[in-house]
Amino acid sequence: MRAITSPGAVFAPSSGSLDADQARALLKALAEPIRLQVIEALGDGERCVCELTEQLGLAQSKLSFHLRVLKEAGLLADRQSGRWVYYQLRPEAIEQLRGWLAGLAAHCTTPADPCC
Amino acid sequence: MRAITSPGAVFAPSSGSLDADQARALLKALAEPIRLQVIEALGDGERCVCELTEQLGLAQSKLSFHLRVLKEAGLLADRQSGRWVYYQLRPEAIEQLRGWLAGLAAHCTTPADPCC
DNA sequence: ACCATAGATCAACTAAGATTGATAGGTCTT
DNA sequence: AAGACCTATCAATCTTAGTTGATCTATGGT
Repeated sequence: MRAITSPGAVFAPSSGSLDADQARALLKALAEPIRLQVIEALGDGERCVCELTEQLGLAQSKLSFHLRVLKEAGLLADRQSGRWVYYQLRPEAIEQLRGWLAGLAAHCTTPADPCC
Repeated sequence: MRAITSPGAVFAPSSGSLDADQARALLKALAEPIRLQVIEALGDGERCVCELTEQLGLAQSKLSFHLRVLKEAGLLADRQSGRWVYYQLRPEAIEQLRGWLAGLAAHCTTPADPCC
């Protein structure tokens, strides 16, 4: 089967803020050169797998592997149309990550008490 | 010597937007459980290494390794005071990453042209 | 029903990154 | 100047993640 049952632990909370572990999963999925290329390509809009394969010059199984990682992290949505599968970036996921990052920077400049 | 010459390729552009590779370096540094714990702890404000060691229950060399990675990515600033070294999160780095993420989500929902 | 094509999955291999324990470099105290 | 202490670094090991080529599943065309 394909694209009917979701493969793994796709956790894609639709809104609300992330905990550190969810944030880490997103960060980890993003922090890889090929996946980042994919993400950038999808930044311009939805793409078919075959377009991505061609555009990025990647072996089919390699691209498929990375798409899966991104999808399982909740960063991508896919839809099937006939033989083809289209992937799209989920802006909610990006927005959640941005929100989590904003929380980090809020009080981080408080100086430390002199130590020990 | 220590904390006088910066050790590696610390690239910490003070403002302006990131390219994908700079963003990836930040993401990669963040996408690791221990480093994320460190970052979260530093979200509350500056900390001495010994405080972090204790608070997170980490072996000294392990923490030192991860602090270095975070610092070289430009995410942390350090200052030495006597025997102690204090680390602080650099909010500019977080802000730059947030800006880069915002760019991604801008046009990503444009549907694909039917493929092939 | 059969074939061609798109995409997913799997197992073996490779590479990159993290951990560990030991050692070295500074700084303070006495 | 000697000892104690904090932090950084290094080399060896271990672990995790990515690559590759082959195979499998689904869909559409004839």
